[in-house]
Amino acid sequence: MFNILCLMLLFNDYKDILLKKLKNLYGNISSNDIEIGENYGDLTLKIFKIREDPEKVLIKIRNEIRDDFIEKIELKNNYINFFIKPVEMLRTMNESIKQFSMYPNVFQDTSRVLIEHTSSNPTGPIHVGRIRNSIIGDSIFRLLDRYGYRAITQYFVNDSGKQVISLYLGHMRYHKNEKPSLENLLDGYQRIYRDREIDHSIDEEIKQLDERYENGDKELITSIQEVASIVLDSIKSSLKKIGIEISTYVWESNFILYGEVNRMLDDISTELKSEGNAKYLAIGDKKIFLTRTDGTSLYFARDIVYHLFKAQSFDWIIDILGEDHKNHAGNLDFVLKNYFDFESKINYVFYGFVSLESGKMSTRKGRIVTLNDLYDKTIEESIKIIRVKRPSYEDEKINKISKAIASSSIRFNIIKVNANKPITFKWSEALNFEGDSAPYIMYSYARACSILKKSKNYGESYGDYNEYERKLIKTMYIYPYYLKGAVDFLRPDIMANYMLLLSKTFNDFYLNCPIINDPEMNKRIKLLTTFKKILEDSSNIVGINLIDEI
RNA sequence: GGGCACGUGGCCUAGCAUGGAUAGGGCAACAGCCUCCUAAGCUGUAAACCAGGGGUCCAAAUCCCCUCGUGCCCGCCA
Repeated sequence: MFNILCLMLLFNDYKDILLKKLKNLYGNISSNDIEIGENYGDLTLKIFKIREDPEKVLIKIRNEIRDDFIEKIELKNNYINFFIKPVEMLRTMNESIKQFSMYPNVFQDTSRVLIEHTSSNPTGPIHVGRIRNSIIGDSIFRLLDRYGYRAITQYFVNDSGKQVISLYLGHMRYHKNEKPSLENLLDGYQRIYRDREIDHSIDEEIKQLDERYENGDKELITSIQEVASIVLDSIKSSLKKIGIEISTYVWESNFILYGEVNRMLDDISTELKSEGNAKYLAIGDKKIFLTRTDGTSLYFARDIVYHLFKAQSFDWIIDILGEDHKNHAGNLDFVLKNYFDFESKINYVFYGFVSLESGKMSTRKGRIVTLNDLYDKTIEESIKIIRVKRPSYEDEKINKISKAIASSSIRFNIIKVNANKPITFKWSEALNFEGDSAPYIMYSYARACSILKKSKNYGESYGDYNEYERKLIKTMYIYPYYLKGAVDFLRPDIMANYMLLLSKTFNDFYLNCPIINDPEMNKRIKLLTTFKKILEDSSNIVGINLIDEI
């Protein structure tokens, strides 16, 4: 197995440069003592730890640290504030963009990371609860990809177990003579659940099919894969609307078909305990069952095999899971590390449930909002708004914009909230395109594009910067710190919040600094092009589709 | 009962890892700003005992303990 390189972002990291110098002066200074300042200075050193008269500390630092990039150093309330020359920050960004066409630049690591997400049972359409998984997973994929990892995504297709068997049986019982379609499959599936309440032979039939399945009945497995594929295809096409395409699909049945589950059980046979014919692992006073009395395998066993399979090709494995899987994941993690040669790094990203105002989502009670519903309504709402705000736009343009808004807006509303938090889905919030929203960011971008379009004969230059320009430069410069934070904690919401900050700062600049036909035009155009680049870069990570006009 | 999360103005949310400068945004409300680069924008007003209590500390939304509320898990389901 490879060791995972600790990736670094490549740019002129003034915080790091300063930290190294300060460490030479005061040994007990650590990275935590320097903050990215907001209102007081660009970088801030807390000097509570330094047991010296603050005035003396200031003098010492002023004497020792005389780098070109530093504009001034001030003392205020036990903080030493460092001001960086805006032109230096701007140069840092632009040199990187010029050379590598991105800021910051990255290493391309050779280690491979697999992000497993969505993995919904292919027994129904994907709804707004499940898309939190997909959106978080896809954003983490984009984030790591941008950071320089070789990342791919994977969907674990659960085509074994009682749910999909019910899907298959529903078709055989109620729609046998029809070609399987999404509609008749869902109908059959729901009827199975309804009818088994009164007809207990259904349970017996499911049990028999499960045994045939586990014994590797190839014909049955193929038939079930066929019906599952139809539902899976509908999930795929829904996800595609919001820009999510999963790189690889792994079918659970393959592990049964090729005997992987049994092989794994043999490998740890000496560790297994029995209760009747059922096999389990004893961990403390917990019993983790791997097989049933009838010999069929349980999810836990198949999940072990799946993770061993992932570890064969990937150095880092990331699972996106609902919070209801916390215990399962904890047990799985323990078992993989204590009973197997499992050397890959593994992370579990959990997210809180999405509920509706009417309560918990329930497929069987019909209390769900599907992704397709949400997408259609968002399109509809955005078209309505565009017709009012942009009466001159033609249909083709309106369609293009509304699609970009729908996809971006759905993703952004989910991703901007910390994954730990439970979410209550509200139409009024989903269809609001103002404030902390994707359209707000898209709008800022369109404003920048519009100016660039109208100023064909511009040059780009450096100069002196007023407070709005300085704020914008600084906010752009600190992009790598947010990027790193988002990666270190696998938290795409950090990126989302950065983008709102960046857009807000841009709008402030836009309102206060005229560009076209202004004496300062060339200097400001440079800010504009830099802003455009960074917004594009970050938008790609959270899945916002930027367009020139909105 | 045990475990894991979450609780910040009327509503949503950032900050909590690494304690430190007036708790930052947004929605809704109210008052303003388009002969000037896209008003999906901007400015201003009002609104928060950071769930409650205790503790540690020069300093607590942040760390520790207890309590309350909500959700999730505690299956030979997935």
